[in-house]
Order: sequence, then structure tokens, then C-alpha cells
Amino acid sequence: MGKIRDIDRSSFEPAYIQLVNILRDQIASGEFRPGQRLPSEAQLCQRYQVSPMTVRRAINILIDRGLVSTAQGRGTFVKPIELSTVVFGLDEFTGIFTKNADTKVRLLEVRIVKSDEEIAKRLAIDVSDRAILIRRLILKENEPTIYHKEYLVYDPTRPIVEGEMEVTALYGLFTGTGETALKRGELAIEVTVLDEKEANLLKAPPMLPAFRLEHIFYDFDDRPASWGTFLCRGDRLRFTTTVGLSVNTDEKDIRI
Amino acid sequence: MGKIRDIDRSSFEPAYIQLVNILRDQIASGEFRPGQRLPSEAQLCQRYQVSPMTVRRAINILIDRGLVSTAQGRGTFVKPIELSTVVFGLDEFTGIFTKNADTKVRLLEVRIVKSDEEIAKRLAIDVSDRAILIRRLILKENEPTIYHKEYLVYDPTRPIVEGEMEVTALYGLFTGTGETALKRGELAIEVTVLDEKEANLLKAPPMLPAFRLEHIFYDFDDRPASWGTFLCRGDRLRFTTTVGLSVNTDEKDIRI
DNA sequence: AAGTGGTCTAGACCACTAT
DNA sequence: TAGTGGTCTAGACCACTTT
Repeated sequence: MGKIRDIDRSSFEPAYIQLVNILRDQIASGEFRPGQRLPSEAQLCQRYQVSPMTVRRAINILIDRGLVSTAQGRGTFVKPIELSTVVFGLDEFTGIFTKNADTKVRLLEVRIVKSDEEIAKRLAIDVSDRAILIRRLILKENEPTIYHKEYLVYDPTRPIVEGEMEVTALYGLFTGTGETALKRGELAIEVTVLDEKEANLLKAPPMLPAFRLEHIFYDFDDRPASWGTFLCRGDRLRFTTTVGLSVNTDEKDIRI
Repeated sequence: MGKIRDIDRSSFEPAYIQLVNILRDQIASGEFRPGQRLPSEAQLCQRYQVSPMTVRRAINILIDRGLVSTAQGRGTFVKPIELSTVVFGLDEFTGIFTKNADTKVRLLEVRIVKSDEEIAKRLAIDVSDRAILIRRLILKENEPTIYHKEYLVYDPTRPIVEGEMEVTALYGLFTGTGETALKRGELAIEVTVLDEKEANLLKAPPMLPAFRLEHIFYDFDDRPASWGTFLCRGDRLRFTTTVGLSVNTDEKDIRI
């Protein structure tokens, strides 16, 4: 059935990548079924005329991708698909910012506020300490799609304030080109329905279901720097992913 | 500031893991800031008395984790955090099945139905071909939490039917121990609100926002075998994740 | 004892970038 | 030209599992 492939030493593709793709194809074609053992690493060295380190590297990549698992002294085994390994990216969400240039960020409000109890708690400051409130509307093809509300710690000595004030500051976060003052973030996704005010801003019917993406970002001193939420119309967003051997990779093979 | 660590050759932890943790800590502490260059691989070999392959392996892990990026001929650089790299696991969702043993699956209905247009389309069969409808209610601590509705291709020659009919068949999918006849799956997450019937089943108020997790699973011949949706009360589910250097890993270090 | 995965070495050679 | 990352070798030694 599947024609036997060798590793092409003249290819621009590294040997370990070629080996990953060969093994992946053998799993995808059903030649190696879930639960079955792969040839031992020594056998793969022999068969494909590569060194143990090269085989090992290929196997490690297959482990990373959840296709196989190894057991010392026993062998390498094909894994059945498993829902608990599934991950969803924010591609569909961040794509709104980056894909087309047809995305506009409209600054609705920038204001200094006295923090209430919740703001103080999230930003680890004292109640009635000052914070900066920023409200933005993100438009996709001139249609309001995401409403963003964010509180920033007000501290002139901390550089993040300057950067975040700009309307385009969001862009860096999404593309990884901008903000370097943030060390880490915590994110959560919930479902909600739009209240009247939110629906108004998003030109949507009230009670429309929506995604709520909450975020807290911390600086390198582990102090909260920003707390806020993105509110995204549920009818304009849908997160998708695959588990197991996605059919797309059959053509393109994996990238380095 | 940060005390200088060496690699402990007597440790049970491999050298490359120790090196990953050392570099990770240096990034987390701000010793290496986003945009800055790390010491060259040759320097790291010298400094930590390990071979180039070991350094390379550590760097590759840091790349995987999104902490650094490399540029041939230029060096290795600390990456700023980036929202487009964020991934959400289904841990909070699958945890309902696996965490406690206090989860029950109640089979509401198993019935053979003639497929309508939508079912036929999803399962790649002809309209009015037979399909198996399974409806389940998943209870967490005796509270109905998830409603699952699934259509299976009806084909006695295909083994999946047998396996899926069992009430506990879901368990394997979540833990990766069970079904070996499935090659891949496509998943999507949407928001919705419960209609009256769904609310009734979940003992929830109608119009409650909810997550809708749709799935199609394919067999090794790339034919759809199952199409269905999980409906999960929005007030009982919240997906969380982190970006950048999560504070938890500081204590535990990374696993192998 | 034999076979398996897991780590590690001390180099080699290549491609690319900066100077 | 010198420095950087990237791949690869041909072994070695170890820990573990199976027979």
C-alpha cells in the first residue's frame, strides 16, 4: 500500500523532520494502529540510516504532538486520540486584530478613576487609589465586534502606562512585537449575555450570547499592571481545533 | 541578586532540564529581558560544562514554550508575551469527567433514526440513511451539568458502534485509554443560550448562557463516525490559562 | 541476558549574519 | 572573517522491562 520512503539526504528538509513525517504518515494510514508498538529506535536507525540522536529527536516530536508515547524498556506506542490533550488557540480571536487591515480600534474613553473594591483587589492596590480606565471598541469591516474595558494601575513611574495609552497598544500584545514590560498574564473565557448598554455599543440585540475574555497582566515584579475584559459577540466568533491527525498536515507536512 | 546555579550532575534531573529551568528563572527574574540576547550556545556550553547538543535541546524546549526565539547567525532572544500564542486546554471541561469519581453519566436515549439533511451532511451519508442517536446527561455531584447529543453512523460492520453504545464509552475518549478506531476529530466551541427543553434537562433557567462544544470524529478511512454536541451550563464552566511565565512553575520546575 | 528507551559527549560540517 | 544557530554522527553509559 504505502510506498516505502527513504530519507533524502539532498533535501533541504532535515532528516529528523523527514522521519517525523514518514512515521506520522504510517500512523495516519493505519499501518501503525493505536496501541501498537513502533519499531525500536535501533531498528529505525538501521532502516533509515540515521544516528540514534536523530531518531530520538523525531520520536520526541511525535510525543510532543501527542501521537505516540514511550515507556522505558518497553517501546514506543501509538496513542489513541484523547480529548484531554485538546487545546484551543485564540487564532479566531486575535485574527480579528491581525488578519486583515480592515480592523479599527475606536477609543471610547480614557479616564482616571478611583478604584472600587473589585478594581483594587484585581490590581492589588488600595481602594480609592487611582486607576486608568480605558474603553475601546474594535470594529471589523466597520461592524463593532469586540468591546474592551481595561483598568491600568496609575503609576507615572511605571512605563506600561505610557505604552498602553495609545490606541494601537493592543496590537503589540497580539503580535508579540510590542510590550516588553509584561512578564505574564492570566486569562479566562466565560459565556455571558449582553446587557442593554453593551448591546448598544456592539449594535447587537440585548441578551445576545457572548464570549467574555478576562485578562490580568503582571509586570516583572509580579505586580498586576492591567485588568480587563474583552466582550465579543457570540455570533461572530467560534473557536475551532482538531485532535489526532489533522487532514491538513497530510499535504503540507510539518514545518520546522 | 539571583544566585548562580550550576548543573548538578548527581541529580536525578537531566542536565538539559536543569538548564531549561536555570534559563527560565533568569528570564523570569528579569535578568534577561524581552528583546535581549541570551548568551551564545558556545558560551552556555562553557559556562555550564555541557555539550552543544545538550544546550541545543534546552533552547529548543524554551522555543517550544514560547519564551525565546532564535535567528540563525544572530542569536537567541527573549520573546515578549504574545496573545496569539495563547492556548486553552479543555482541562476544566474534561475534568468534569475524570477529576472526582463523583461524575455520573445518565443515558437518556438510544434510538435509531432516519437522518435528516443536516445529519446526513455531517456524517457524509445519504438522507434517510439510518443513524444512531444517543443522548446523555452528565451529572457532577448529582447536579446535571452537561447535556450530550450525538449521532453515530449506523453500520454493523464498523466496530465503533459497539463501543460507543456503552454508557461509559465517553470515558475512554477523555482519558485516551479507550477508543482506537478513531483517527482524528474536529472540535468547535460556540456560545449559545439554553432553550426551554435544554434548560429543563439541566435544571437551569431558560436563556442561561452556555458553552456549545461541537465534535466530529473520523475513522481511519477518513469517514465521519460521530457528530454531536456537548452543552454545558455557562455558570459551571470557565476556561483558564496563562501566558508567559506562569507563577506556578517557579516552585515545581518543569516536568520531563 | 537481551532488548528497550533516555541521556550525553566531543566533535564535525553547514548556513547565515555581522563587521 | 569571526561568530551565531542548526544538523548530524557514532558511539558511550544508564535505567528499565521482558524473557
